[in-house]
Amino acid sequence: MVAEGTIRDGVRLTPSAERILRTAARLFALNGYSATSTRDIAAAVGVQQPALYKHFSSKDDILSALVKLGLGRPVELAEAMTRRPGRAAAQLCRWLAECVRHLQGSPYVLVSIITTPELGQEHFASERALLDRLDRLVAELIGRGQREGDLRPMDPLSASRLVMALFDAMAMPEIAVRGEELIDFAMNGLVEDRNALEDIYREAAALDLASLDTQPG
Amino acid sequence: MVAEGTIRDGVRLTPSAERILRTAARLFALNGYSATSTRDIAAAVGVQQPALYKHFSSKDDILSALVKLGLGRPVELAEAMTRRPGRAAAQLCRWLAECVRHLQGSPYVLVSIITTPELGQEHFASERALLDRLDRLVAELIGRGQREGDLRPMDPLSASRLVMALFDAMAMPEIAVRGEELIDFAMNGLVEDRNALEDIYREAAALDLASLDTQPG
DNA sequence: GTCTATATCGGGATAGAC
DNA sequence: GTCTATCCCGATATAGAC
Repeated sequence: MVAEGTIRDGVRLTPSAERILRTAARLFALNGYSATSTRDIAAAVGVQQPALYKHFSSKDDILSALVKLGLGRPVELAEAMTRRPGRAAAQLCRWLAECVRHLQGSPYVLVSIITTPELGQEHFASERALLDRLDRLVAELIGRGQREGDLRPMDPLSASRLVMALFDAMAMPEIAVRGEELIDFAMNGLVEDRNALEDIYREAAALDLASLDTQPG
Repeated sequence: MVAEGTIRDGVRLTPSAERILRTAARLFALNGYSATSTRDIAAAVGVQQPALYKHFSSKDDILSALVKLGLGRPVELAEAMTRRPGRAAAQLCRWLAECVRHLQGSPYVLVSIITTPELGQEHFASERALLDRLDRLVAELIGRGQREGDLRPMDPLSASRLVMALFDAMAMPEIAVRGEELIDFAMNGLVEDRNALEDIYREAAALDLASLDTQPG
């Protein structure tokens, strides 16, 4: 019974590490990664700057952990959706809804991690790979939705990029966009026949995610 | 006949300043503002770092100029559209098309300026104000389009944010999204009756922008 | 595992010669 | 208006006491 540490998106975290990540995520989203100093993070957490290094080996390590935590569940969900038989448009819709929920509920802001340009540097290759994987999974869902006749024909990868870009609107300053509006906007932008939307939403809501919620891996 | 300097978006620039801005924009978009050093910029331009300070008073000044140049024309266009009588949906559509053109043709990347988090700092208040103005103008167009029955009901400011967020997809690494796809996605996401889209596109294309191209102000 | 103190480095900006 | 040399500061990271 080692009571320390929760498991979140498959990563074990001590409560202190969790507080640091939560704080760092907020600051990164607000001011950008490079513009946020480790002193800023420490001050917001309420400790001295060197204390961070007992939990993370470097500043980059904090961002790395943040990306894994922010993208872990969305990738996992997208993978489950692509593997599953069924209507791709509904699966995409449900994936969107789950991402929005994840975004709103999680302290680890997926948003403005997607567009953190510092991730382009060489040593973040594995983090970028995760993002690319998500991109491809979503593109795959969209492509299948097109072949099934539910979604408009367009380059699936472009469509995936456009959908992902929308998440940023939820991070913008002041009042953010509501999740429902984001989903509606995205689905209306993608769907071939708008009259089918009601069915797609219904099917999406009916999808069973129970097997995922047991947190495998 | 003082032949030096071109006028661009209402800002006079020497050729050297123009090269610096072009280079800085690329680097900022690629690596982020804070992560790009003035030495990086100078090296890419092919001069020594202090040479930059003959053209700009600070690094922040470079970003500031970039924002003004990147947003100047989009704001100008949006203002012209909101002032003009006529179908708002078509005006929005034309504005989108012009922004995409501006984005593709201009070295001053509007993209990833919109989401540069460093602009949140206090001393960039006037630059942020420009962004807010654009946001409100687009929201105004969308609101009018809704009242005219062309666009789906939803919070106009949220809609504006979602549309603006799409521009980021054009900046993402590797192959970017084509402008046409972006416009289609946005308009499909906004429009009430998709059958009206053809008309809206036609009207948008027919809009006369001649009075603007004389570069007033 | 947190603290204080500090090493080390890189970035923004200025001085002054040419 | 570009160069070299340099100042100064802030940022990451480490050392070592408690």
